[in-house]
Formats: sequence, C-alpha cells, structure tokens
Amino acid sequence: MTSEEIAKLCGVSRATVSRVINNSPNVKEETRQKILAIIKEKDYVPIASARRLAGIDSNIIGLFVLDINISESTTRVSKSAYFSQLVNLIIDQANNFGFQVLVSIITSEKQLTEIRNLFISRTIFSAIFIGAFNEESQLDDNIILEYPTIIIDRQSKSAEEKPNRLVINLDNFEGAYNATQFLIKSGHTRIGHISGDLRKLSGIERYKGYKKALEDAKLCFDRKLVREGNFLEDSGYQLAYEILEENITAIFCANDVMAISAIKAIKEKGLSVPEDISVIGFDNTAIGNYIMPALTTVDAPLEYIAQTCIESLKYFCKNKHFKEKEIRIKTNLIIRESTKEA
Amino acid sequence: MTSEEIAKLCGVSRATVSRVINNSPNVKEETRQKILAIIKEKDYVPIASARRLAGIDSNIIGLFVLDINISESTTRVSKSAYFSQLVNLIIDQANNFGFQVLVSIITSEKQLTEIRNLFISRTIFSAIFIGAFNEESQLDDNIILEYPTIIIDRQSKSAEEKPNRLVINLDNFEGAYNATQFLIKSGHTRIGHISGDLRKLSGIERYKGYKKALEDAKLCFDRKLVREGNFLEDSGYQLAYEILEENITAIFCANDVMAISAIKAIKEKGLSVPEDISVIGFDNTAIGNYIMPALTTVDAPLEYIAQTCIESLKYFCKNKHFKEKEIRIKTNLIIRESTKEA
DNA sequence: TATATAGATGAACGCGCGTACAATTTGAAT
DNA sequence: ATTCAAATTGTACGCGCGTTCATCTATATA
Repeated sequence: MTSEEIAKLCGVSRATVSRVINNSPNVKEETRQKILAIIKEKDYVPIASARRLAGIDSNIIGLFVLDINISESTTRVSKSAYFSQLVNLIIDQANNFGFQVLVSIITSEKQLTEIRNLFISRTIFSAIFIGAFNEESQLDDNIILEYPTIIIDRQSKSAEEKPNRLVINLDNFEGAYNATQFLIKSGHTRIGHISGDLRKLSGIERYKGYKKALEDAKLCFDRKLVREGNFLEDSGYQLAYEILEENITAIFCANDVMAISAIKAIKEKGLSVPEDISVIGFDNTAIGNYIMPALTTVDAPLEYIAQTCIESLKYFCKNKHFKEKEIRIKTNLIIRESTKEA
Repeated sequence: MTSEEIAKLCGVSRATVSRVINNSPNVKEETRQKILAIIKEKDYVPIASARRLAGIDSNIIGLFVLDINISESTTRVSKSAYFSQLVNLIIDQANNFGFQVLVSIITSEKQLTEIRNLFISRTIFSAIFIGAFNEESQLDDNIILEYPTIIIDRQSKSAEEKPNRLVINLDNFEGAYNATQFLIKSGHTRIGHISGDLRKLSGIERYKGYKKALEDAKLCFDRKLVREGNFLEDSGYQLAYEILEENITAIFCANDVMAISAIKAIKEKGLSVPEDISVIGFDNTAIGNYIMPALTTVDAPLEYIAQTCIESLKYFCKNKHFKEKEIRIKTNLIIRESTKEA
C-alpha cells in the first residue's frame, strides 16, 4: 500500500494525500476526512525510508549503554539493575512522545564506529549515552558532535564548544554527602566507604561527597577506610570483608547492589546490621526495600531523569538547540532499617 | 557524502561503487581496492533509508516487552531484573550479528498498533516478544504474522498455521518439578508455593511443575499452600506472611525476587532460613548469590535463550523460514544455602 | 458581468541507492 | 590481425514520499 494507491482510491493526487498525512492546513476539510477514512480503512502507513529520503528526520533515538572493558574486571554497567531501570524508563518516556528507541550496548571502542554509522546513515537522529567513563574518548568524534546528544553520568569538560550536547547528572556528590552526614549525625565516627568504579563520574563524586562530609564534621578522613569497588555484587561482598578489619561501625556503599552483598559479608562474619554495623546504599533499587533489614539508601529519581532526557530532546527538535548545557538532579535520602544510632 | 560523490572521486560510475558496497563479485580487484580506500578515507556510509527504498531489508529487530496492565495490580514485567537481563543479552547477541535492536515496552493494547506500523513502515523486519500473556491477542494480527516473529514465554496454540513464528520457552515445568522434588527428597512434606502471574505461561508451568512433583511423590497437593503472586517483590513479601500460617517447612517461589522478599517476611516473623523454612527461587538472578543466606534457585540460561533467538533469526533471513516451530530450553537447579534437610 | 483573490489541488522534481540491461574493455584463441 | 567470449563498467529506471510551483476553483468585490 502506497500513498499513490490511497490517492487513486480517493480520486485525488498523491500530493493531497501527503498533505493530509503531514497535517498541512491547505486541504479542504471534506477532502481531508475522506482521505483519512480511506487511510484508516486500508491500514496505510507511509514507508519510513521513503519519508526519510524525502527529508523527514528519523524519529529513532539511539540509546547507548557504554560498557567498555578497559581491564578484565571492569564494571558491566549493562548488568546493573540501576541502568536497566533507567533504560526502561527512557524508552517509556520516548514512546510517549512518539520517539522510537534503538538500544545498543557498547563493549568496545570499535563499536563506537557503529554509532557514527547509525548517525551518518540517518537511522537515528539523536543519541543518549549512559554509563559513560569520565575520560574523553571517541564520543567527541566530530561526526557525533553534529547531532543532539545527551550524556548521563559524565563530566562535561568543555560544554561551551559543544552546542548540541546536554549533560545530565545526578547530584551524586550531594547524595553521598547527605548519606555520610546522616551516619555522622547518628554518632558514627569510623565510617567506611565501598566506592564505585572510580573512572566513572558517579563513582568519583560519591567518593568525594563521602570525604567532604567527614571533613566538614571534623572527622579524620582515613584512606584505609575506603575500598575501590566497581558497583557489582562481588566487589561489595569482597570489600566488606576487608573493610570490616578496620574497626568501623558503618559503611556507605556507592550503590545498593554492593550494599546488599556487603550485608551478606557482615552477617557471615557473625555481625548484625544495623546493631553492629550500619549500611547505606545508593540508587534505591526495588529489592532494597525487600531485604532484611530494609536498606537505607539514596534515592536516584530515575523517572525524572528519563523525563528530563526526552523533554530536552523534544525541545531540541523544535529549537535546534538545548535549553541548558547541563542539568543536575537532586537525590533524596531514604531512611530504612539498615542504619542505627552508633 | 553520497555514493555519487564517491564514484566521482574514484573516476567510476555509481553502479560500481554500489557493487563494492554490496560485495558483488563482478568488480576488478584493483578497482575495488581503490573504491574501498576512498570510502574509508571519506567515512562514507550509505544512507540507510535510500537502501531500504531500493529494496534492501531493514536490519533492525523490534524487541517488545509486553507489559499490559489488565488489572491495576498486574505484573510490570519491564521492571524485573530477569527481563532486563534478557533484553540486554538479546541486544548483545543481535549486535554481534550485525542487527540493530529497537526496544519498546508495550503497556496497552493500543500500542500494539504501533508495532504493526513499525512493520508496515519497514522500520523493523522482525520482532521478538517477551513477557507475553498466554491469551491470544492482537499479536496474531495478520500483518504481524507476515513477518518473522519470535515469542518468548507464551504458549503456541496453532503453530502450524503460523509459519513465520517461533516460540521459545524455558522448560518451566521441569525446572519447577526439579526444584520441588529436591525439597521433597530433602524430607519436606508441607511445601508452599508462591506462584507467578497465572496468566503467563511461566507462571502456569511453574505451578504445574510444583503440583506434579507433589503428586508423583504421593504427597497430597493442597490448594491452600499455593498463593498467586505476580513475580514482583511486594507479592513475595505479602504472600509469604499468609502462607506461613499454613504450617509449612519450605516454599518454592516462582522467581528470585519473590523468594528474596519472602525470606524477609520469614525473618520478620522470627523464623530463620533455612533452619525453619527452606526457600527456593527461580531465575538465578545475580543478587541471589549475594543475599544471606545465598538463594537456592533454578537457573534460567538467559544467554542461551538470547543466542537461540538471534541464531534462529539469522537462519530465517537465509531460508525464509524458521528451522523449528518451538524450542524448549532446559533449566538447572542451583543448590545454595536457603534450603536444608527437613 | 468582469475581475481580483484566497483556497484547494495537481504535476513534476529530487532525495540516494540497487540492479537489470546495455555497452565497453580485456584477453585468449584463431 | 581477427573473432569471440568473459570480465568489467556504465546507463537508466524505479523504490515511495515531501514539496515547490503552476494551475484551477470558488468566492467576494467592483
């Protein structure tokens, strides 16, 4: 079924059918209704590639989960509940606004080329990157810079030179600061930190927030109380064992998954949470509320992030530029049962 | 950059450039090399829509997570770790084979129309559905039936009439049967079951496997020991409270998430796992190994499912039909610490 | 009634590419 | 040198649609 055939059935020219489809005002209402009826009856949908070729932009957003293995033991972002959830929410929002979403998990530098190709071939008109490493990489490829791009969880170094780029970040620093401060106010003085991947902005900032809170409270920051993890189950579990040797009474973990597995390690050592050790996570993953004890954590409003992404993109489509260059999203401490006065 | 420009730069016609791009053998090797060099130098990538229009099929697979709310409290498939993981793995496999994946979460019947449109507009050439309800629905739309479609977790009623359809299912029945049998062999006689959504094949079959194992062991099946859940945290938690009233010593949960939250409920009641109550989950989610106690569960080999999906699709592309109509994937019982002799 | 004007429609071109078919070149055999 | 088949390359059309510009129709004004 083509617009040509629809036109014939309606006794009009293809141009008029096209006008109806593209909401041109210059069509007599009567004609419009007749054409719409036939279109509906015949289940006609324009061939997307033909529209694209004729100049209509793609409505597909590329959503790329950066999961590049620098070393063997690097974070597998794509496996974390946090990112899965965010991906889902972005897709949902996008669909609501009539966008489609093409998702790809980038595990090697080589695949970055494929992203370029998706742009050049006009398959996608925009890209959202999540889980990006902090370092500059081929993401700054000139080709990619031509198109509207949103980056989540990555520092913006020279935003002013990149008009088509929007950086959206959780206020990881503040979230970590508040979590740590909460522990301090509860009377804890020896507070450990199991960090995330320190090549990622979220890992770095949560670490910094933890450190700053200690310093502001005049508590001595002790490097030995910090262990570098990678946001995954195993590192939370292993590092909790190590950190428990340091005579601490609380641990701030850089995400829920590590917090949950840290709790397991703590229990295995014969200690209990929160009686002996308080534990705080980050992300407010669904399961956190359903473990024993329920996890105190920092809520990352993923839905709001997703919404912000798509609305910003919508804005870009209209105005050919983003409204802001950088957006910082506030977190919210959720106090449950894994923490207690010292 | 167009093939026309490349042709000009190479001093050949556009046809020859096109031949090189599409691996036609009828090009002199010397010419081919020269053209390839220029293509690489100029970063030329053909406009996808132009190729499509000229008859080359899309390489985009539509991956649809069916998450239709029939009632208010219906499962949100898209939120479960199980499906997120499966989605990730399918994307990965697809990318390996040169396919792209467009993901969409279908939350209303209305959106099914959009799937049709994606086909009709030739945006996607194939679809994979996961989390499908057991009932027949618009999925059997004639349009959709024209294209290669894979359905995961749904009964195939009349496969013979649907040549372009492949059904891939976990052997949920056997997995549940083995899990239950394991509990029986461990000496448990009053074994409860927190089921999944019983409108889904996985929910139904896991329930049936549980029941059959009891019957085969001459243990009396008691409907009161079964509670219908929906695969989500909350139902595992709530229903565990209920089911504990029935004087049981073990619970088989239809997935890990419910098992984990059931454990919380059990502990809150002052009982311990596995000393008082043994708990088995299903899925072998990552976190299951990092809770206390580590969860005994049924492993669903998601990676293998993903692989099977994409290989089947690859086969279809070559032969214009699927090799099989239905594939059943074996599970594997993983015994950890949440179960114990009665 | 003649004329101007806004409103509605149609004809035709171009978007970039694949490919059938025609044209040309090459190389070997005579 | 001539011939012919095979290898290689070019020409030209069609894929389905958006849109400009020209054309036509209906209405209002003089």
